[in-house]
Amino acid sequence: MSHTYDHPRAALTVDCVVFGLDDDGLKVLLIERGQEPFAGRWALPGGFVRLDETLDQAALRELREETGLSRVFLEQLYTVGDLGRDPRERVVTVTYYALVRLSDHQVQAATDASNAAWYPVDKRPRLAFDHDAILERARARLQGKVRWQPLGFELLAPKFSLSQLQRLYETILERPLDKRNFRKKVLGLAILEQLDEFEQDVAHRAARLYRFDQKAYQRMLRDGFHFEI
Amino acid sequence: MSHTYDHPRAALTVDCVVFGLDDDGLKVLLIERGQEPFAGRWALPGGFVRLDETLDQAALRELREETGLSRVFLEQLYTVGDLGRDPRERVVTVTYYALVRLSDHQVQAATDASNAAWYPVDKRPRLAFDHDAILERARARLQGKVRWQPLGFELLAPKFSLSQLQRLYETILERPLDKRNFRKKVLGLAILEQLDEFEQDVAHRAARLYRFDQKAYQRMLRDGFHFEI
DNA sequence: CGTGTTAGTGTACTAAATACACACAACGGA
DNA sequence: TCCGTTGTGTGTATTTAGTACACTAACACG
Repeated sequence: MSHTYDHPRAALTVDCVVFGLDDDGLKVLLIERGQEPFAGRWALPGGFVRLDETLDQAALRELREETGLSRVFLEQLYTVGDLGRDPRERVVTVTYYALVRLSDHQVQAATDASNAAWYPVDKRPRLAFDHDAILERARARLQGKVRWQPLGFELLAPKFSLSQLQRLYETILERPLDKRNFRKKVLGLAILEQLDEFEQDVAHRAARLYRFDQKAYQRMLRDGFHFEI
Repeated sequence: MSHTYDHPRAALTVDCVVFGLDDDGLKVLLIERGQEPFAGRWALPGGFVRLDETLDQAALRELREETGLSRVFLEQLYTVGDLGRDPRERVVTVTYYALVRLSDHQVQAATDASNAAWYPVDKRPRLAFDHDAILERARARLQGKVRWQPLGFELLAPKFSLSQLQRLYETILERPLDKRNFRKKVLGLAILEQLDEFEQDVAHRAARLYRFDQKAYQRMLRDGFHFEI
């Protein structure tokens, strides 16, 4: 079946920068390309937008198909439409970034002809197309936004210690934070629920666990306070 | 001439939210539609992206064609691809927002079959398509960003008084600012060049004029300081 | 020369950010 | 069972930034 138009049309795709976090730092989910162009090179997961789905739906679908991920935090980033960014034809891509808990999602199986893997953001291979630039933009956005919105909790297990939370912020912001000041600030926001549970199987004093309190956060927003770390 | 593809393709457009400022407050530039759908209704300037131009170029070109504006501050906002937002077919639009000095650009002549006019943002007519939502998003972005980047200067004449600058921020942020604190802060940033010129033809003490010092601002960024109002 | 209108200026108070060090708990191995 | 190692948990003093607030100066106009 073919489709005909008066004017030539660009192809429309979505590409996703998926961040995950573990003890080694910030990871990004990449797909090994099976076909030309850039066969064998790693790239961001993504694909064509269908006419019966929104852009967000397309991004979620591609993530599911290519990486098995679902139920992720997903937000639109930027739309790239430079000439020649795809050697085949004019392709405009709407980019997204996503945050997932690596603890939930084991390194997922690959799809049909391609291979999926988590790479440390700083030790990744050179990516296909202009995906390195997209990734850097996503990282900048994450750094900027994590201080104003409690995005970081998307990267942690539901129950976490304050040290884990601090390490998360230090990893994303790429700078050390003072332990006492961090705890003072984050507890002062009153958006963490203190649990009567502690870490298990650690070779030192077990840290108390906390949980992000979504309701308290919504209440805080309603009351005009603002989150900032 | 016709163009044929294996898969159906969405049409790709750009739409621009153009802000301007005068004594009555924040204005937005609208186009009266000549054709269906929404003939006679007002809409954001915009149009189809050609295959031989980038998205930014398309936005600039449409602005020039429909409103006569050029040399404006322009930044990508968001891409909207909801189903049914255009009754004719699937249309994905990359939205931009732009800031222009109303003092420079007189109310510009219209293009071929349509009419262009500045409307107060709060007293505009209901817009065609989903353009009201796009405009609100642009306004939110402007409010958020103006505090961190010296965007506001794009809306003022090159030489301005501190009172004018303060009114600008009060208009965009929709809240009053304290005069002494505002002056202390903005002068403390050391990104304004004090001129030996004063307002002309005013029925009161003439205010000293200042100029935005782009070089000092770049220096400030390099030195790791940050702008904030 | 008086009135109206906006420009321009400083200080005291409050809140937030920062810098900083040590005792305690838990485990493992000698 | 004692010691070493590792990470948890806690408070205060200082500095910096934010906020609140009121009067005189300059100029135009009638």
